[in-house]
Amino acid sequence: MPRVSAAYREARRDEIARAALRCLERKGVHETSISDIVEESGLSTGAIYSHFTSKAELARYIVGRFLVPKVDGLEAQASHGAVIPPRAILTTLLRSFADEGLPPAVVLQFWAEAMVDPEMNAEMLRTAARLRDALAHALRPWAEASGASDPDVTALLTTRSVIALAQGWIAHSAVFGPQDVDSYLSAVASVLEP
Amino acid sequence: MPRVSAAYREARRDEIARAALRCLERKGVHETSISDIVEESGLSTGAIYSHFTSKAELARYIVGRFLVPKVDGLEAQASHGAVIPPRAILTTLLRSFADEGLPPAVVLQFWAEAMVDPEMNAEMLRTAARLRDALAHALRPWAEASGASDPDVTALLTTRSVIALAQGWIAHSAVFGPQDVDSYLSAVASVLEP
DNA sequence: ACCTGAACACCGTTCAAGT
DNA sequence: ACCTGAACACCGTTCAAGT
Repeated sequence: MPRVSAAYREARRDEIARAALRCLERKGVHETSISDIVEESGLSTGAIYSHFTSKAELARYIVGRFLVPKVDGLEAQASHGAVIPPRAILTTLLRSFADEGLPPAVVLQFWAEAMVDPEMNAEMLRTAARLRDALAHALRPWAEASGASDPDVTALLTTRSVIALAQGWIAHSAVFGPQDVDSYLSAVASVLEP
Repeated sequence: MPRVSAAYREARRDEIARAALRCLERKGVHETSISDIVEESGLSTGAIYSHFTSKAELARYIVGRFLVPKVDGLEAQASHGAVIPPRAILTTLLRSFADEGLPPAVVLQFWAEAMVDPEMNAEMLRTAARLRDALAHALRPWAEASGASDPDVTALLTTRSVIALAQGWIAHSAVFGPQDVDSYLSAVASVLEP
């Protein structure tokens, strides 16, 4: 039986997660020790372990909570039937990611974590599925307008490429420094001309 | 003064690196402990530390040695003046990567490492520079044939996008499983149409 | 010079004891 | 129930001693 409300518990988890995230941005995922998070959060080791079963679960919580930036604006436009082509969707996604998402360097480390930790992998795929659904919804009017025989399928298939290109932008930004969204996309588009 | 030849030393380093790589493919970068490598290589802890100053230096050696697949065929064709457009270069790069490069999951973990370890970052950029030069050389005839005012600059700028798209393919393959090169590229190209 | 393996400092996690 | 902090098992690295 909880002595404190579920809301209090969630707030506490968030507090710990935000302290951890500040450490991750400074030091990276596996350079950040529990004692760093203890120091940054002002709590004790045991306190953190009473809210998360492991460092890995804390990392998964951060992914689920902070990886995907809000794409609400996009979904709202789409709900009003606005036709937004894939490239515009991708541009909006990358811009909002640059503003509110996790820093590319941190995302890269979580992807790497997912290569090794099956539960992180599952969390990553869950998060990707959420993003994919949001994008598919936003692409639906465009798929219909372009006369696809099954607009839902077309929208869904297109999201896979949108996500792949977003991953390319994240990896490239992380390794080679911040990339301007527009010039990145046009440079990449010109390479793919047949 | 070395008691053994430089060639012996290099062979020993390679032997250790290959044993380490087998561990990395099985268990991931930071799940692989020195004692795993000790076991896999049949040597002792001290033996490994007499050839590499740290686990991090061993990882950097693996990157420098095994990350970039041979692109010799490409360079040979280009030397004979063959005009190969960017997309064909990218296709060849990804194919040879799928055949001989490090597994995408391992590459992702090295990128992540580079976010945290400045020396790994430097090794990564050195490796990227080598790849970029090879690609620029292969793109040179195409840049000239397409009437660029400065073919060298055009070729070099184009390589950045080729590398970015290759990174996208690697990240997407690592997170979502193996991706067929051709269908990946055409899906991604159709998204970027204006 | 190359190698051995015990010893050391530090990390993630646990757990008896407090409130 | 939530929290404390000492204790534990394990990791990367070092180093005295062997060949």
